Amino acid sequence: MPELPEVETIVRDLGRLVTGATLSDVEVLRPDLIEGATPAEFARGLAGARIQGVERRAKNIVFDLGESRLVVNLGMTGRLLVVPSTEPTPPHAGVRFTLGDGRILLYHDVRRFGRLEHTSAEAWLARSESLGFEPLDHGFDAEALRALAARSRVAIKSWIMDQKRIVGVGNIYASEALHRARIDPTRPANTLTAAEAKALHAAVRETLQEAIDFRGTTLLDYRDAAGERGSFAERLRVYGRAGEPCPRCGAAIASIVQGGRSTFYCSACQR
DNA sequence: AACGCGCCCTGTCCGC
DNA sequence: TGCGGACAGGGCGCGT
Repeated sequence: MPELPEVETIVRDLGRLVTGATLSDVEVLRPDLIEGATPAEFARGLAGARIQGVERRAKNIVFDLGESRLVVNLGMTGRLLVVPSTEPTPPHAGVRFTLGDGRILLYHDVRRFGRLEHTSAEAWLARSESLGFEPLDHGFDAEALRALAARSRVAIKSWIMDQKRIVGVGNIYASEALHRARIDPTRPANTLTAAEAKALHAAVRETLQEAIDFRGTTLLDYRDAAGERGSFAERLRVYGRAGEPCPRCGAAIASIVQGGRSTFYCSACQR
């Protein structure tokens, strides 16, 4: 569910809400959510840790605990919510962190595709360095995108979603960015011209930044740390709009399936 | 090695 | 109204 803008929104919320807080108690309600340790080890290892900051890397939420990191990936339906201690634990609660002041940091996940992992700072750094480019960083430029794309025959839409090269773009923003860049999503990545790579680079960054400004896209499940919806959904130009007129040229928006995921695009003005 | 597919899981919606 | 099937923001592991 959450792509870069949604994760970034949650990370900024959490940075404000829980930096400086202590994890005084950790309760694992859904053991299959915990990666790399037993639930008991996970809970014991985190108890007493102090949150020094909250960061995002790719679609991961990373709690800086000093010597170690708590890394949370929300999968499709994961939420991280800060709630009062009086709030009843909802169905689908996965992990309950009690903070030093009594508030609860709740990991909630209907489908349980998400994962939580407690790992050392060094191990996390090594993992982080093995991930692809952060699309909003200065180190990611149009030439980097062009050079990477030139090495793959995969359809550009599936290619842009592959987290090994560029992180953070998922199924919604892949369709949106390709529409902005006027590129047909079925084009093999290695057929993009330098001008198209430049247009796609700009489109990815603009799309993600605007979505952050509107606190992400809520279609169904996504919520920020306060449980509120993002408001970017109404600004989507093609995603979920099959049959509606293209906002640029008026032709009907098409829906196709690529790699098992829905793609939305305008076959008239995306070439 | 790169690529495509199935699978993890629950809820919702649509057609019959 | 009920039921089966398709589909949903992600990511991993498998076989080719």
